[in-house]
Amino acid sequence: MKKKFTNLYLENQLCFPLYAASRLTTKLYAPHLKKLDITYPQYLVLLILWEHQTQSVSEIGQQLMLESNTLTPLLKRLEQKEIIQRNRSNKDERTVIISLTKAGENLKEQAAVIPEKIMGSFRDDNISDTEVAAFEKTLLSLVKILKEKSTKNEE
Amino acid sequence: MKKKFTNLYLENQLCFPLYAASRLTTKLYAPHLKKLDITYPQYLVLLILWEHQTQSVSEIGQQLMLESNTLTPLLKRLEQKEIIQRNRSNKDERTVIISLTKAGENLKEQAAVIPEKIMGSFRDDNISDTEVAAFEKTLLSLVKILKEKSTKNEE
DNA sequence: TAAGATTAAATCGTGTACGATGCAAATGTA
DNA sequence: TACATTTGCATCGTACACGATTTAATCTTA
Repeated sequence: MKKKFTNLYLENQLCFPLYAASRLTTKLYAPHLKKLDITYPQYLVLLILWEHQTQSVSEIGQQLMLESNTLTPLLKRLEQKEIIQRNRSNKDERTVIISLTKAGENLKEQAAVIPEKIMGSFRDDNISDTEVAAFEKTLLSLVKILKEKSTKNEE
Repeated sequence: MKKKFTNLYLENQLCFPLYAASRLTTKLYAPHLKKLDITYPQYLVLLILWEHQTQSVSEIGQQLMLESNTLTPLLKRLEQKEIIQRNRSNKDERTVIISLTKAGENLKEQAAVIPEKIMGSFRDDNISDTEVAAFEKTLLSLVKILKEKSTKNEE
């Protein structure tokens, strides 16, 4: 006899392991980020700026899938720490251009060791780089699917 | 010549796809949960209660990896909606026992269709159930690893 | 070119997360 | 049995997320 509500178990849904894995990963990064005095979402913003130097709020938003309601306060906090600058564009006064300060640039050197430290911690637990890479690959294809789904729903 | 900062790209880290996938999944569930007037973390708590009827705050916390600082306010909101009850244990006055109200029990019937709806939406996008199950499996093993890592760090 | 639509950020309100701390009940131990 | 320690929950402060709305600048188009 088939149980009626088996689907309603925590483990039997996609949502919970993602939720848990995301939070656990954030905690894995936290001690490293604390040394730079930044949070995890702030780190993600900086990853973009270290790669592109200058980006508008909405360009950052597209990459992180966040909107100004989340980004504006976050960016203001980074500005207060003097890690970034916020300037209105001359061409289009609506656009706010985010750029790194000298201090923000310098953080890149310190941050460069973080990915290696994370990978190293997996190696300590006998998880191979190959295995981690496989996780990454799986996750990226899942994100791709979910992203397509969500843009589809907006239409 | 090897680039020095390649590791610092958004896509080259485990963290971002997890963060993104988790948020996108929450959004996938949101319209269904809105009909029940509950949030995603509230839904996770209810999954536990539908399975176990009665649980202490800390028992719920163990399963969701959350502590009272997050759960207490969340549970109070569920109490206000008259979906759950909060009662001090007789045996141990420190413990707060969470139980479902009649309304909370009844929500289970409405929630039962959600997992099926989610799976169906993947099928609509030509993602097979097998594929989704594979994601789930990968994620569960990742969570297992991350969980072990985090408990290890606490010692 | 003036009125209406669109766009980019900002603002507001609600609900998590989470480190740190507080507090009372329960437990361990000399 | 006193008293220190531990445990279970609550509280506080900070920082996201995100739906909804607002504001100002830009674009469209009649």
